[in-house]
Amino acid sequence: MLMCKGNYGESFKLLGSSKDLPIIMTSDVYCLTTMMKCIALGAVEFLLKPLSEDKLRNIWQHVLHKAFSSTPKPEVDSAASLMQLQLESEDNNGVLKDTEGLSWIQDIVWEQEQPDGSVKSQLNQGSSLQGFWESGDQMNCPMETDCSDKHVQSNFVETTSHDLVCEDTLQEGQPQLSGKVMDKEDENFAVGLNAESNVYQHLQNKYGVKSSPSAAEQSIQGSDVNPSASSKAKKTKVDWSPELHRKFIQAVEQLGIDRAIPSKILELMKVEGLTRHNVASHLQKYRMQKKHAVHREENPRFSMLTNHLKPNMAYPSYYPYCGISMSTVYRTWTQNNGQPANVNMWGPPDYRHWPQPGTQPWNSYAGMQADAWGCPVMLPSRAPYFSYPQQISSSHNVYTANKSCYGTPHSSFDLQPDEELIDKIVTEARRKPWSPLPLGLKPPSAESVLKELSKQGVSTVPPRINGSKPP
DNA sequence: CAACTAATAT
DNA sequence: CATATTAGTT
Repeated sequence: MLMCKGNYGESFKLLGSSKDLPIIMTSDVYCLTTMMKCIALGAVEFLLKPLSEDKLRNIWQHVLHKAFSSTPKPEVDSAASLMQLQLESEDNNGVLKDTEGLSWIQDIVWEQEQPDGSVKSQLNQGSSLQGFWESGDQMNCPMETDCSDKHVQSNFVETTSHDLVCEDTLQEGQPQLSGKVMDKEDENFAVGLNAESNVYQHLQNKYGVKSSPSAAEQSIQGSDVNPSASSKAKKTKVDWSPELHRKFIQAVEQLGIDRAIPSKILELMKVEGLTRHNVASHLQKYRMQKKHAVHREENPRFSMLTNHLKPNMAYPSYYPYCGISMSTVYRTWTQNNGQPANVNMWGPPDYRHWPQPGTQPWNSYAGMQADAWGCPVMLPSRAPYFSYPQQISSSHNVYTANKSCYGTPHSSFDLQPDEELIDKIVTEARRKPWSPLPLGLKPPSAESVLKELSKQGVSTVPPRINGSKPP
């Protein structure tokens, strides 16, 4: 997740440009119009500060839900079409009145029209680090492919109505949002994916001679693919790409943690050019990390802020974040006086892509696995498509309850939540990723808006354009 | 000799 | 910094 302080304009751009991400907006000031904009543009939540435990929990739920959902939010589309519609009607001389109910649409359109190519998320960044091992470890996850294709899984945008200064966070974003994933080509090619530079250079240098450059090394980096390398395999290190690591993990798991020894692993990996030493080295690191991870697990105190700050190769990540890292969120939280949330709304979680019971490979690893991985072992017994009121803060339902709520949050942090609490909440969310999201507010449906429009004399509805960009 | 660990080198 | 290499041990 990404938290961003910025003006609404920028935030909206972000919203509009990152439809794959669940975005949560927060504000310390309630403003229906703004809220509606956010929603229309795809925010999954709009939270008023300060943050409360429940809101925090809610946020994490969104993260997890998003992690398991790969379909774009339909709401966004509908919002987009509304914008479209609005555009057209504006041409006809702004038929719409600037009423609370609809004015926001215009704003949305306006925002949308801004060329915003510049708005990119930088989330990817962290992912390369944090998400690295995690995604690699996902090999057992049925959704792996899906996920790896989505580096960014969630977004958290904070807006402060005070200063409308957009801080760099979003802007200097690094490129590619959903960025290039590794082409999953030939497996052998995996090793050399990242490079023609550092793929597999042999130690030849040192030992002077390496009798046959052996197809080995070359194939690692795809001799066929990379001629330059094939020539004089001069690669030095194995690039443990996620793909390669995946194979590694796969082998390890296949063998069993105790049987996983370099030679066997090497065997199972079936990666030409890879040496036992390479594997051993990697294994060593793997074990170390795992060990540490276990320790952290035992000492929850450290688990949170540290556990996710580093790539964790040993500890299978719980979810296919593949990019977004929890640490990102944490940093966000910790560096901003955790200002949290209040109103939340909407968003039927999409469980369609959730692993089905019995279909996940990791099911075969029994409870321990399932638990360790944090993957749901069963689906919610109740229809997931229904929204449930948030357990604690039913009063937060601003939209439906008409301002009955953004008053005083019940339990809110004056300061930032402490690690333990965060830890607890995240753990909870991890353990029960299938729990329904607290819902309440829903964006106006296309129907309702159309209805409203027709009331005002707008009857023609432009055909929906799949997408959101106005011509 | 394979495997492991820790330390150190690149 | 991630890997590789080396050294010492089992």
